[in-house]
Amino acid sequence: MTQARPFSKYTLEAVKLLGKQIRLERKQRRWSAAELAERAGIARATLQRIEKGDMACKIGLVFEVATLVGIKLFAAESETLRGRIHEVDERIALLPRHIHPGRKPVDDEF
Amino acid sequence: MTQARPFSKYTLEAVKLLGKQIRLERKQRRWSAAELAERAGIARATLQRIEKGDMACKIGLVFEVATLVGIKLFAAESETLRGRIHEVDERIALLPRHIHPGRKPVDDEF
DNA sequence: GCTATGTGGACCATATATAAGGCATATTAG
DNA sequence: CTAATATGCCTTATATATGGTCCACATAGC
Repeated sequence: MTQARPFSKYTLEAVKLLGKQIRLERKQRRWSAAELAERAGIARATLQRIEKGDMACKIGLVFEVATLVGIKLFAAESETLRGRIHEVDERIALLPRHIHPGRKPVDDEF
Repeated sequence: MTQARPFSKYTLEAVKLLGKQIRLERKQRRWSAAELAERAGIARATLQRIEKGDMACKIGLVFEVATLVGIKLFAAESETLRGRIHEVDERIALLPRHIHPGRKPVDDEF
């Protein structure tokens, strides 16, 4: 039976949008589903689920297919994301390694 | 044995970057891994793999966690992605429903 | 019209992600 | 220093995604 995990609306829409974008880009390149699936090294059935926005698809497969049809994740970035990765790493390094249930009044609300 | 599926460098970096961004945002909010995992309804071990950039994690879980820590997928969009989805749907509708191995010289480069 | 192929969906077998729990170590707060 | 908790990593059982194969139907091109 399907456990029906709850997803936020935004998450659902994000996955669905990515799937639709993939489908659009594929058709614009005049690639059949079988064609793209082969290039990605996945089954056609899997590609169908990806384009449909299936929440249970592996992120690696989805991103790989997206990359194959020319979709730049992270808003039209450069060819490499190394810079961004390093940048985030440095910011993480500035924060405490362990988070304790501090009395800190949680300065969440920015 | 691990089949070692080949991923493009960009895809690998994209997943890794997303994971690191999640970790950064979590720490900035002073949430422990257990805390965020509970909010997301997943196991702590799973969150660790997500933050590590594991290609095999389900995209729904990754996006949900990202949303929980305030990361806007698709480049700081509005609260809803419905507009974008509809937009893509309309563009798909303009293309042929079936792609045949046409002689069309692939007018890809728009 | 006809024919090739694309598409969507079903099914099954197998690989594997996930949850749950435990353990050792690191690290923060006191 | 000590106590308390976070983190990283491991193991096991279970749920489930994936690949592979069918099929019926749709559709583009002739």
